[in-house]
Amino acid sequence: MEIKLSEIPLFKNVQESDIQMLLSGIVFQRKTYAEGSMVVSQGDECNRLLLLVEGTVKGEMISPAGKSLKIEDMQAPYALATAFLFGKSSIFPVNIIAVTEVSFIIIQRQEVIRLFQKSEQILLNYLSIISSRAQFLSEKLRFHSFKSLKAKIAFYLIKEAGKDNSFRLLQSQNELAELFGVARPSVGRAFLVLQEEGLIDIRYRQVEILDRKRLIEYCNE
Amino acid sequence: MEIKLSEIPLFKNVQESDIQMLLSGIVFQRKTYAEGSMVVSQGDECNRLLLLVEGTVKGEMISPAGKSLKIEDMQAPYALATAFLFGKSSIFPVNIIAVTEVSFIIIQRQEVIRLFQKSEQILLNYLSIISSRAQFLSEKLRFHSFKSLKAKIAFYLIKEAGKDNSFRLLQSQNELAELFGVARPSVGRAFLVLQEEGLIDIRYRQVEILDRKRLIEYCNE
DNA sequence: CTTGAATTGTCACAATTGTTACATTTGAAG
DNA sequence: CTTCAAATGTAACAATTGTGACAATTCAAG
Repeated sequence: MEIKLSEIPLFKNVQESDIQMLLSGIVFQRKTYAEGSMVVSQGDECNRLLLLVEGTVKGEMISPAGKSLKIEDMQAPYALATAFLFGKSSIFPVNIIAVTEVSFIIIQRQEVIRLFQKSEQILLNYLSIISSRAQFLSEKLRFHSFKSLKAKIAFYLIKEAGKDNSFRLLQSQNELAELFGVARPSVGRAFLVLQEEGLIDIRYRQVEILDRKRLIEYCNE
Repeated sequence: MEIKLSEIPLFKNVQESDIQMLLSGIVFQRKTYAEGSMVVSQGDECNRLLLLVEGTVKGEMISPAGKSLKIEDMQAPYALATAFLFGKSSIFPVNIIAVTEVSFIIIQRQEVIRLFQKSEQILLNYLSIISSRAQFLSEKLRFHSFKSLKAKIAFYLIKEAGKDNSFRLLQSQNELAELFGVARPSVGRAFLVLQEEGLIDIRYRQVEILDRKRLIEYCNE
């Protein structure tokens, strides 16, 4: 079932009738791919915006020997490879493969720019999409800059706590393990160590920060 | 020494005279900060573009206890926090502190948009800056998605090798260690293991890929 | 062709994290 | 208030990575 255009983030806060009008003023293409087909090949030039309006695709890196590495799944509505349309490198780094039957709206770069000129809202939406992605990546990467798992967790706890010293964890240990890039029991163990050292008290998801100062120092270890 | 405006990435490929004309048509501000002063506080709303035109600043996370974590250094010419001007979160996540005496051109968000409307080139430059940053972050993050250091290195080697089986490393082990987020001897050790297993031959920076297929399989371990 | 700083190879031991497994507790649904 | 699946606590052992140290090699400058 194809989604409504106004549900696509790029067209957020634009009325359906306006979207139709805007689209009628530019050149674009609708295209459908069968399940399993390759939408984009690694190495292709990214000179068009791909709006996934129906279905699910996956990104894969492909190697000369034919083995593939799955990178991520994306499902409609989604704007593909937004960072490659205007970035320094305009080469798709991955293959995009249709997991289900999928359909796209495809707009050439020059026409995307025309769309920006016609609608400030669409420009702002595009800026928001790509900015939010950069924020997301940046936030994720920050955790990897800490030396030890305990440091990551100390940082996380301080960030989550805000000004309070007592709060409940919003994410499960499984989710935290994925965020930090470690195994689940390691997360629990790190919590335990911080508790043994008297920095926090944790009982299931209820956390008390006992020694905020030392917890902060832990971030640098 | 203040740099020329045309050296600022945002004004790339715009003639100096045109820049002057464009700037005269919008509201903006020049501001100078003394060494050590705080340019932006963590938690401030990011509703303006900060173009660093002279000097160096650092980003720091500050904690309630007063201890700080250095995040990164930035030197002129640099556009600060581009991802926060149009992203979902518009709160500065860090303090920005002047390392030297610094000077900025400050443009409110609404005026930045007007600048985009007046100059397609500037819009493209902004899109390029933020897109390239997302690409950079994405590329860096990819390495953290591998389970082991050997997998990261296998992936790196395949990417660097391209179609050839023989090549020279372009980066030192120190640089690689930083890229992968590990200690330097660990990099050497991982190379050694891959060599002992007969996947590669490495002698200082000269690498031969002996078994590309198994090397690729290593990426999934 | 020297020379010396930078890079790389290597080692032993410490510390951290992964793996597997299972018991316990929680919290939502009935 | 039960019940049960999901989440958490915990343990033992394996595997990986960090640390610090030093020798060997490379490479660029003279």
